[in-house]
Amino acid sequence: MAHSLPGHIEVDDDEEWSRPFEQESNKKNDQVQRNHVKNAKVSAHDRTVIHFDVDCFYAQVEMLRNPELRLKPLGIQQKNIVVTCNYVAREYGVTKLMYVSDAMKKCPQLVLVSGEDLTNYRHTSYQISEFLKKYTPHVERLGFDENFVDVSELVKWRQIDGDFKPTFYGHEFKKQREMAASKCDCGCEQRIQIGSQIAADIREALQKELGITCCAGIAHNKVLAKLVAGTHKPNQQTSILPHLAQDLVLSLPSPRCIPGIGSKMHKRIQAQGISTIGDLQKADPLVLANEFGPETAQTLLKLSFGVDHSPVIAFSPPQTLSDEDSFKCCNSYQDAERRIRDLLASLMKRIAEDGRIPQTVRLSIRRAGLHSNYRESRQTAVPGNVFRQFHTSGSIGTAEKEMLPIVMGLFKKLVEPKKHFHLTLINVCFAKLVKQDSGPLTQFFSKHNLKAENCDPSSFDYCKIANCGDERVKMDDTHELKNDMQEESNSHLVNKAGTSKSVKAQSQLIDFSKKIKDAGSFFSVLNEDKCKMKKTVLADKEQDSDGNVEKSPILFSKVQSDSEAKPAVSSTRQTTCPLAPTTESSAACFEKKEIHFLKNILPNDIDAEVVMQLPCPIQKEILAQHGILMEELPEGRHFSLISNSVLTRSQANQTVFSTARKRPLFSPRKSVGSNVSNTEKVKRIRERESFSSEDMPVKDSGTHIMLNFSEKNVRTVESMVGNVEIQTEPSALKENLKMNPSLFQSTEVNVVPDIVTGNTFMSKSQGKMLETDTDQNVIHDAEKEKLQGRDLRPPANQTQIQSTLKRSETLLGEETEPSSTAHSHIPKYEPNNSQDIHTCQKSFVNKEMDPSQKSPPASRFTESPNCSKITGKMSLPQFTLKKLPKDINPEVFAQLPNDIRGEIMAHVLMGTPVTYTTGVGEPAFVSVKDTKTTSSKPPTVCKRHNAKSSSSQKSLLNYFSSKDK
DNA sequence: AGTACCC
DNA sequence: CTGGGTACT
Ligand SMILES: Nc1ncnc2c1ncn2[C@H]1C[C@H](O)[C@@H](COP(=O)(O)OP(=O)(O)OP(=O)(O)O)O1
Repeated sequence: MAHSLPGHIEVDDDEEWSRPFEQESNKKNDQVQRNHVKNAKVSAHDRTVIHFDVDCFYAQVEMLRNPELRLKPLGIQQKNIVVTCNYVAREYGVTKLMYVSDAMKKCPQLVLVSGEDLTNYRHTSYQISEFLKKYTPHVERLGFDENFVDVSELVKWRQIDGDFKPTFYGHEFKKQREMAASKCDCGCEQRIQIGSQIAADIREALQKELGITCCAGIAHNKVLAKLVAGTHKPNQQTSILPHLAQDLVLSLPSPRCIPGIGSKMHKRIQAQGISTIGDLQKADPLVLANEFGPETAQTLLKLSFGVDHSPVIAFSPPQTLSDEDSFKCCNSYQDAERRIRDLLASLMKRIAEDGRIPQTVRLSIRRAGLHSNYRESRQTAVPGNVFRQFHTSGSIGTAEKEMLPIVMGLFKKLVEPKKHFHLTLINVCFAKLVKQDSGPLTQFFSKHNLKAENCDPSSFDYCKIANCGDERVKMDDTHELKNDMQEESNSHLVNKAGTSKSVKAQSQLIDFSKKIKDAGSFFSVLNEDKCKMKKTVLADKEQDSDGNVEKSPILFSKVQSDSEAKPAVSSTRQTTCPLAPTTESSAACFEKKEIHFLKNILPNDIDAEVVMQLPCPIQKEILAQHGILMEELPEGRHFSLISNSVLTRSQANQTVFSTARKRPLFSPRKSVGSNVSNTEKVKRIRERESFSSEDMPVKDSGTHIMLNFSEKNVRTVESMVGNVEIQTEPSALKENLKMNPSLFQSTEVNVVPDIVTGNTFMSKSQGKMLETDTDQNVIHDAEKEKLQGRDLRPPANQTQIQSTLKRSETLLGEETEPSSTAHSHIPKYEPNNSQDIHTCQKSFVNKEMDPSQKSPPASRFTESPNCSKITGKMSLPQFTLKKLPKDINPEVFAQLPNDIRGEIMAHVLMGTPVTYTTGVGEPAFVSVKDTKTTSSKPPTVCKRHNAKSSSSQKSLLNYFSSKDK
């Protein structure tokens, strides 16, 4: 069914995508295998990924420890909140992250168990991950209770062995739309079916061996696996076929439901008039690129379609160990020291078990009254002698005593003990954890080696990072685009004429990718080298191996359980079978096949079983002599065929890909406007300004707080938000493009017409189309505005800080003004009227919980219409807003340096009045004024929300889809 | 060092 | 909210 889509991309014939493993169970037929290798094309659906999500994890751990709790409603308590609860409690309406008071109202019999100490949960969490690792090393942890497992190789094994049935185990995600896309016949259906059987086997074994129940989602990529896992809870599993990706994704109530789109990004896309995933899919890629940068834009779009090439990255020991404690109030040095001592003691025990030593300590604090995300930290190197004999001599106490003054030193950098302070959290973190035996020399050489590899593309082995099949045949960019395309095509094509709007939307995504890539900026020169390298390696393998290499996707690694490397052979015999009592474990099966494989390769006088137990470099050498290219992994314990190597965190961070990714396509902020970031400005201000200790609070007889600033400090505040400039031109985007041609310097696209026509195409809500396919002519209000050249920028951009030298009555009064126009808002700091979306992510299909009856705390399930008017910097927690005296403008308050705000709040909370005097000049007040009425500045383009706001696009790029190429 | 993101 | 983690800038 060769078809072409309106994105200039032709999709390959299905035959080329299929991989008929089932025809080739006879391993001895080398010729067939060679042909197979040559003809192998890997579809975009080649992987099989399972997402495991443990049911109410903490509660399960507690119920395992005390089975009597099973029948009772159980809540896990951390301070004031019930972080999670068992399903008995959920019957009563208790939910995750609920206040204890609310939970007790819902369920007076609720049994509460403290879950503040995570030790047991952490332990069980690693038990689970290690258990999964017995099946395959491709296990990625996400939090304590979730694991992604790439079972592609296990699937292939079952295909080779004919060990599967053509059915789904557990639930199969059903189409949600009348006009469903047609099934893909690349073979993914069988792979997902097998994946569902593997998931069922693993879940059964997990319950048997560890007593843990969980949910699983089976899909061809991580996002879909995760999303589909939540459709049936608890203790159930769901599979989704690639062609139903749209059905799944469009059934989500909000873009916030997509992992990777967090609260900040959600607000930003909301500010673009995007409120559903359908909206996001249809958003103009160029507008998104302008707003978020091309990489983030593309990631957003891909995720919105359920497209995700990010690999499963094998977990390794944690990079940091931290302990924290939160509390209502810590305001004395002695109290702080006591708390820090407790945290350190706990950390020392943990680091002792870990076996590594920290080279860095970090202390973080949270001051009262500031938003909950807010933290300040200081870190320092740990002197080498502190931990020198730590693990050998067991001198934990000594090291602990030495650590305390170091951390208290950090504390003094954060808090001046003599001044008022009010902390609500302290966190101590050990970082830069290194193995004890790795002295400076070892470290130097290991770093040196890594750097050398990074810098020399010719020495880089492309296949090293290609842990999954779908990477292998991507010989060029075009092919990759086809893969992207293919993934969506099935889900979009209602019929072959491809008349649906979603096809158009989809073609835009492709178009967008193509525009960027055509310009030669998407892939670096390194990537070209990488592609050549890959071809070479494949060619070599065809010549050098006898075909088994390519044909059998052997995971050629020693099996390990726990953290201890077991001899592979004995493990084969001793491992209890996690899959089925009557047969061997998959892991054991691997070893058998590996030995069998080795026997075929090696001459008779070499004992394969002995080779299995040799150190990795020796194995590598022996096999190299017999034409098998092996790859040694960093840990030095696994080795595997190049095509099946495990992607570890360190590898993922060192790949050519990530090098390419880290190099920005363009740096808009550098090319236009100020080079100084907001953060940097604040820093500079704090360094040079007069918020010195002499300016600190003086008790005053007044009954309320007054803020008296010198003129200088007024300017300070102004400069902190001063880069928010005013846009009064009709079309911000158009002007942006004119003024920032460098944004698109490499794309050679006439952007303005594209924007217009793009919007014209995308005029219908996806959701509406799904239900009725009528209403074709509806144009969203937001889109109308776009077409009319109306301003779509967040209203906050249009505010400007104005200083006055006398007390202004408008300090608080502005918000009464009816800000009816699209311009000139004063942000209102009202409590968010959280508006429930009538379903929530993990139970949007499941009916057990009735989301409409509860108001979860601000999360991906809630929307706050007012929030889009408030930038991240400016938002204050409700707590602060309530406590803040009336005559302090929250707007201004929000702009103050952290330590100043912290001190003010400390006084507010203690009820001590305070006046700030800066010595000279009249008291100055700062107010926020309507742009139109107060600003005489000429209109300029708003730069703050450009794609260049690089500081604000952090995580989307590193979550799903970041390392996807 | 701070700020995104995940649970 | 709590008590952890990750990554990027
Ligand atoms: N900010 C947070 N967001 C989400 N989870 C958090 C947060 N802070 C702590 N947690 C903990 C509490 C929960 O036990 C756990 C959430 O895991 P999650 O998979 O969402 O639910 P759960 O495993 O408790 O129940 P279930 O998956 O059955 O609904 O992580």
